[in-house]
Amino acid sequence: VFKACGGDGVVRQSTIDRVMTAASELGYRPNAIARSLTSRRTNIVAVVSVKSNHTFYSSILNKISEKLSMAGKHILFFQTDFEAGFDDIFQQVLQYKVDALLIISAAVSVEVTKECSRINLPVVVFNRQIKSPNVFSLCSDNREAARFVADYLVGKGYRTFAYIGSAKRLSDISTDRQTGFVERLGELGFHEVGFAFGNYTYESGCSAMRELLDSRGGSGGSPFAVFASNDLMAMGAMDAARYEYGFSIPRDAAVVGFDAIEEGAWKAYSLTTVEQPIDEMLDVACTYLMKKMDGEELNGGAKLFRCKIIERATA
Amino acid sequence: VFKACGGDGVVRQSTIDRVMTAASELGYRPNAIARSLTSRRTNIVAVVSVKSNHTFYSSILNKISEKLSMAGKHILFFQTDFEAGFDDIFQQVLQYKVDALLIISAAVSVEVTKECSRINLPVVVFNRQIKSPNVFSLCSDNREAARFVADYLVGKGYRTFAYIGSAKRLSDISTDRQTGFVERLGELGFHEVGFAFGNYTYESGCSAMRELLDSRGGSGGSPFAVFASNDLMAMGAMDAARYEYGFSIPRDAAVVGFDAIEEGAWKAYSLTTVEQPIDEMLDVACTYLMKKMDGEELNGGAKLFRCKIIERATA
DNA sequence: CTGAAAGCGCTTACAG
DNA sequence: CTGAAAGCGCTTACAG
Repeated sequence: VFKACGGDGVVRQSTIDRVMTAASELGYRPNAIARSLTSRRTNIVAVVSVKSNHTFYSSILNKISEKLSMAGKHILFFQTDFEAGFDDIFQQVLQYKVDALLIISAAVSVEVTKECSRINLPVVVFNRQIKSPNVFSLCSDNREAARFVADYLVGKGYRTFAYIGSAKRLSDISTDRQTGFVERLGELGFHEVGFAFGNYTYESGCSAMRELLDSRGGSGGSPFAVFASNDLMAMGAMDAARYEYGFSIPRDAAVVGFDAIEEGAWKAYSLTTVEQPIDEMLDVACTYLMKKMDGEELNGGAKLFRCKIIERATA
Repeated sequence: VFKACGGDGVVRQSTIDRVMTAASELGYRPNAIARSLTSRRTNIVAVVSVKSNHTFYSSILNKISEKLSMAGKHILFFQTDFEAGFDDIFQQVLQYKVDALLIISAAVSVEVTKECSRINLPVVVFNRQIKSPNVFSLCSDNREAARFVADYLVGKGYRTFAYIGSAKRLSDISTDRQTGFVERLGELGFHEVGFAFGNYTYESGCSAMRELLDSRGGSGGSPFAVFASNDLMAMGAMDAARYEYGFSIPRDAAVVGFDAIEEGAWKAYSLTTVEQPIDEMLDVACTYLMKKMDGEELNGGAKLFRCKIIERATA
């Protein structure tokens, strides 16, 4: 309504001011909803995150929120279960004609990706590898990172290994980490790896460690090294070992986690872990989304990021 | 467009089906944005949260998201700094003509609350006490809870006390807890309380504890009891005491936190803490919002909730 | 009961 | 350059 009146217009500045004042006194605000109807942009991006209390996710959401709001975009926030994946809420999301879609860690079906590309909706999937050409997915190179961990632990002199992952097909991420770890250990001549599985929580890390320790039958033998597919389980594993089995870490067992969440740096843990380049990944993700929303033609595909080991005191 | 055609209409079911199929094949979805323009409801509620990685907040957001989506409401998500408060983003929020406003822990000015009531926008403020009659605020009875803590610690035999709060006027919450704690200790005959302040992070809890311990001048004297205004600082305090000063807890010092976040239950901490009835508070908050959105006339005001001490192993 | 028109609050394309 | 009209995709109130 009020266009940016050029200074040399017919309307005096004082008049403009009076109108503006009146408008704001009456509480007038442009209706973004109505605007979007004609402009065909809502300036809203749907952010869909997996349901979790894990600080890993909340810090990602924080950062995304910051970046998007800098760019004048707003977030319509959805949550989904690990198992349900994204497809369930897809219909709801579509009704709001969001400008873009940012999916965190949730599974997306092929049909959905196709539909998105048909209606020309930019989609980014964060922390999960999607093969579709229609979406841009960013993920750490989990397999490579797990290989690093294998090298690291072997280099430290450990000779017995175990892996704590997530329950069957809860995510490909754990599978990739497992594959890389086992694969590299095999190359280095270690073919026996213990396994236990949880669901990414601290508690499940405790149980997994108990399983591992109980099945070893006595604490005899060389100290062994446990690689957990996230920090929360790693910390649970540490605590079970320390407080239930009297282990000293890293003397009796080494533990390495994944994610580099803040809690891992706490003095009670000093957890050696793998850090994903989250900030860089988010930068790339948001930049892609912005450009795509501005109409640039960009290809989808999957981009992998290299992780690095944060060496602290548990190995 | 497609009204719920009564079975006895003129249109045959097969025809309806054909139309529906065609519609979905063409990818038709009702445009919620356009609908809201005439229906005067967006089914969107703005959720504004204070910027923080604290699990306390992410678990609240999770629960709110669940409750609101059950009710068919969607979340437009905003973040704000502790210092900035809500007023900055208020204008943005208004543009989207949300049906309601749910503010988590952020400060809200009187002008804003007035404006909200003028435009008849339901507002709930969570975890902060607002005196305005125009908004409904829910908050734990922090002062009372802190009094409980004082009683509890004195009952356990402690005779020296300290309080770790948040830096000046970061929040009234810490002030209330401090007041209650000091007040009750005074009533019980203990007039000397040590103080240190942080900003609700683990790190700041460490520093606060160092300050406290250094100013005591040697570890001589009776074990003392520290009450921290949140769990994160409590855990930082514990770790500083244990790992830097060689304290054993609770032998040399007791620590009590606030919030009952998951991390406090970890075996490395077993933190005695104060639990707020979050679920109940969220229930009340959401119920209020729903009713208000349905046009019910409800008064605002502040409601306080009673907290309870979760007794674990640090006192 | 049905169907066409008016209107929600904006923007854009077009006529003056 | 300015101002009025048409249109975004719906819903609601109204005329037939």
